[in-house]
Order: sequence, then C-alpha cells, then structure tokens
Amino acid sequence: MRTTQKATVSGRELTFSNLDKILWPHDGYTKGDLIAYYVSVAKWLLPHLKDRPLTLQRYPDGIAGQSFFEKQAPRFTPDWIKTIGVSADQGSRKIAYILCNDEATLAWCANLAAIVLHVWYSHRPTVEYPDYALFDLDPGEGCPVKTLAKVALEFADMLSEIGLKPLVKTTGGSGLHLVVPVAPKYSYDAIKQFAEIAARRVARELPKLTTLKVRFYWTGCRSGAGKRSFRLLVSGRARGRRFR
DNA sequence: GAGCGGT
DNA sequence: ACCGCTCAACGCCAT
DNA sequence: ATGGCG
Repeated sequence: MRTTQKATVSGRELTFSNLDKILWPHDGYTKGDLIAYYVSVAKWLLPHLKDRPLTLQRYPDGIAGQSFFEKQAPRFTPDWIKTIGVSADQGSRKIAYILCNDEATLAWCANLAAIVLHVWYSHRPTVEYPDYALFDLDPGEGCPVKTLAKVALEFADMLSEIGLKPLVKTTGGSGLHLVVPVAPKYSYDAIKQFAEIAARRVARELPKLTTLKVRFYWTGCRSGAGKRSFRLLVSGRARGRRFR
C-alpha cells in the first residue's frame, strides 16, 4: 500500500509518499528523514544549486538498490518548478532540467528518493559558461592523506601564482577537490583545455620519485559524465605513463 | 517513484 | 489488475 | 563486437 501525506514546505503544499520507506537499511533512515535532512540544510545547499541545471540520482529502493539518473524533468513535474531547456550539443534536442531554486523544489526532489543531486558547473543565464573548474584528486593505492593534501596545496599554489583563487575541499569519500572559480565567460571546452594543461603541468612538476601515487581527474564539464566531460588520468604507477 | 502502455 | 519498462551516458571489463 | 556493471 502506498501512503501519502500532505505537508507545507515554505508556503507550498506538497504531497509526500511512503515517508517511512527505509532507504538506508543499515541505519534505518527513511525517505522522511531524507526530506527532513534536505530541508534542514537548504539554507546552505540552495545557494550551490541555484539556477544550475540539475540531474537527479534517484534510489527508489534505497542505497542498496538500483539507482538511476534523471536529467529531463519528469512529465509529472508540477508547473511551479522552474526548468531550463538546454541541448547537449548543437542540433540535439533540448532537455528541460530542473532548477532547484527553493526549499519546496528540494523537498519535492527528495520525495522522489533523489539522494544524490548533480548540478552543472554553470548557471543561468550563462549556462554555456562554467563559473568554476573542478579537479578531483583521488589517492592512489597506499597514498596517505597527507601526501594527497600536500599535492592539493601545491597544485593550489601553482594556480594562485597565475592569479586564480583555488579552494581545496574535502569530499564525501577519500579524495579532495580543488575548486577553481572562473569568470563565466569561457566555454566548457575552453575550461577543459585549461584544466588539462594545468593537470599535466602538475604531473610534470611534482616529485615523481617519491612513492607518490595520485590521480587527477578532470570531471569538468557540466554535471557528472556526459559528452562534454573529460577525465584526465595524470599519474598512475611508476613514472606516470598512461594518459587519457 | 511514478506514469505509461500492453496483457 | 498487474506486469514490465523508462528514467544519462561514460570507461572498463567480461564474454 | 557486443553487453553488463559501476
């Protein structure tokens, strides 16, 4: 049986379903908990989502079940939810992405068991122009956090020297992110090229003879994977061989 | 999770 | 009424 | 090559 209940989120009447459905079987957290959590952090989260094309990663059967991604806003999306139509490439059809600009939209997404939210690196109205580049630094096997941090900070220094203002962030996992804000006036392609050059320089200039094993991924463009995204594997095992 | 189309 | 399908698009790995 | 997995 499917239980529903109405609730008002920042002035908007929403219908939630199966609030007691367990999405985290180990911890017992439910879909209701997910919604409550997202609402509770909305004040800090929303600024990062505002006006950015959103892809939902939904887990209707919980984190142990199968997930799926959803770019196109579902047909049943209420009309008060803002969307933005963007085509992946010239000539391909537009996808109407959700813009999660308010608490009610966030709660509505959470009700769809959208545990993970992916946003583009650009926002309306300059949706073709990223406002940051992102380097994902993953520790290779046996790479201690300290080494990873050292590399991140040196990388940041290099970028600072050419006038950028990079930020080093922790991630949910074991890696670090280097976020590099840029003026929204360069294409995804241009930013990608810059990022590749920067990553290659780091690979060249950083101590190779230490047992350093760090991977730099340019997960660049837009959200998650996609035609315009590009991954750079800078350093693998001994003496950085493979490139992609 | 929700809607759709086929049985 | 119920079932099966869709909902991104990569690289990588196994057939 | 093709298909499944993450």
